[in-house]
Amino acid sequence: MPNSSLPAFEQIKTFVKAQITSGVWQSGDTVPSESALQQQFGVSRMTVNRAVKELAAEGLVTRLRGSGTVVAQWHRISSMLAVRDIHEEVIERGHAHTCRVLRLEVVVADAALVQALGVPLGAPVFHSLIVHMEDGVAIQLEDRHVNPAAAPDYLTVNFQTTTPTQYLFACAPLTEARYSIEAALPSATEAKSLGIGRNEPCLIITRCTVSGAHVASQARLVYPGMRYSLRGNFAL
Amino acid sequence: MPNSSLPAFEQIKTFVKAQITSGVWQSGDTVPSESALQQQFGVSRMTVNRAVKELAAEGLVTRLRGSGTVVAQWHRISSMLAVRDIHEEVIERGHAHTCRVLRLEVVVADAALVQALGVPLGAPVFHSLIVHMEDGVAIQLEDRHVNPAAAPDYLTVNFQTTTPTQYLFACAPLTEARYSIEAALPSATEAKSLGIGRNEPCLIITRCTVSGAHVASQARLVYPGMRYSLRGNFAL
DNA sequence: ATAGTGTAGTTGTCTATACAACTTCTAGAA
DNA sequence: TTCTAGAAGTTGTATAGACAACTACACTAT
Repeated sequence: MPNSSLPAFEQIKTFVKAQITSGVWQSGDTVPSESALQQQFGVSRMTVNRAVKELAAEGLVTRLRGSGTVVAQWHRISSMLAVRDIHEEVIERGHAHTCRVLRLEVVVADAALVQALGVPLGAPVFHSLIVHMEDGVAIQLEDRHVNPAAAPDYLTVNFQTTTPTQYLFACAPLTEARYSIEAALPSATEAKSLGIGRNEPCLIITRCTVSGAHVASQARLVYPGMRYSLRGNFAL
Repeated sequence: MPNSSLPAFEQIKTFVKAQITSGVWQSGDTVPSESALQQQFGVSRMTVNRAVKELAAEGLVTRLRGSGTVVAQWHRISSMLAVRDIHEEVIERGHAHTCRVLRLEVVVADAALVQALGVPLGAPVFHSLIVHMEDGVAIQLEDRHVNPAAAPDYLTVNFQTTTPTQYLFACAPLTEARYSIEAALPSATEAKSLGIGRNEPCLIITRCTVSGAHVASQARLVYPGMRYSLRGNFAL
């Protein structure tokens, strides 16, 4: 018989979390079985199962069929990191987003693009180079190569009103993505496009998105280190 | 009547995902109600509910009680980013992890530490400065301040055998963490400690961990940009 | 001692039902 | 026309029970 206003499964989750965060149950300790918790809380087993299953999905505990549930060993801090569309991000901060399209063209696939996009050597590939600004200050240089098979009309899009990310999401639904985040110096032309010094470190995100059968696009996003950082937090 | 070996709820999830990734259902489109899917697949509503609830937890759809389920608008690529203990990370790559303890001392809290750790001005704070190496190459400089209330015996730990992260996890269970990732140049002493040039950009992760009532520690992790990058991938 | 067998315990999945909370739309009243 | 009440539809939560799949352990037969 639950008393409070919270759902029963939430109360069970809260209880287990409290045992873990208070140190009563440590990494590797076994968590009471579902039937034990069922009796302790006076609820049905499905309710306990939901609570513990969600804790397992959150990574707090590890479950093994036939064996039991243990507190996860947990020498990592993990958090959902969202690499979002720059336009939404700027708007959400209440600032003005503008951009300048430096290039919008067809290029011929070289070895690197063959590798990245899976197109034949010498095949046409769309290329866009756009500077994104927050209240007039350059904040991201977006250097993108697009597979024509995934977005045939890419060159006709007006990127003053639609970001490449938005357009690609609409015409080539995402199925998979890989990214890497690193620190490096910008190239001479990149520094010039962003209006920063050649020696100013940048956060560089390279991202490769897959849509169904083909790699849809590869993007190199260059953020001036002084003007941008990724933040996140993790609770419970 | 399920035919394949996959659980029924997984089959329903796969079906919905396929409709989304193939573009049949686009952002904002309504997903069939639970009772509709229930009839379509010939399963109970609880099974459909589990499938769609998990899709909502993964961020593919948005649910609103009383209204219905719609395909999420989804101009972001999100992925679990785990900032892990450097020791585990190096070991997992099959390399040797060694470290050099440059400092292990008590310092007096200045204004910045008061802000970060919530201790009084002038209070004692533990400080450690450790270089971590992968196969003998410096890969991370760990500059950490620890709240004595959270880990009173911090100074007596042998950090050749236990990393600060491991120790703190054991003695001060984590309840919350905040981090930021940025690109910047190292300070002169940091560059020297890592054996890199003063102009080599670094990935800098600053992390603040909370344990119960107090902030347990604040860490500044400096990674040479040429030797380290964060990677992740995202599927479905 | 060793290998095999069986049993108890644990988690994974599924059902059929029930009620609660909420949204949306429609029909009726003012 | 405008407001209100209600009905229908949708998701959220919870139950009691059932079987399947797997593990760990004790016991037995070799």
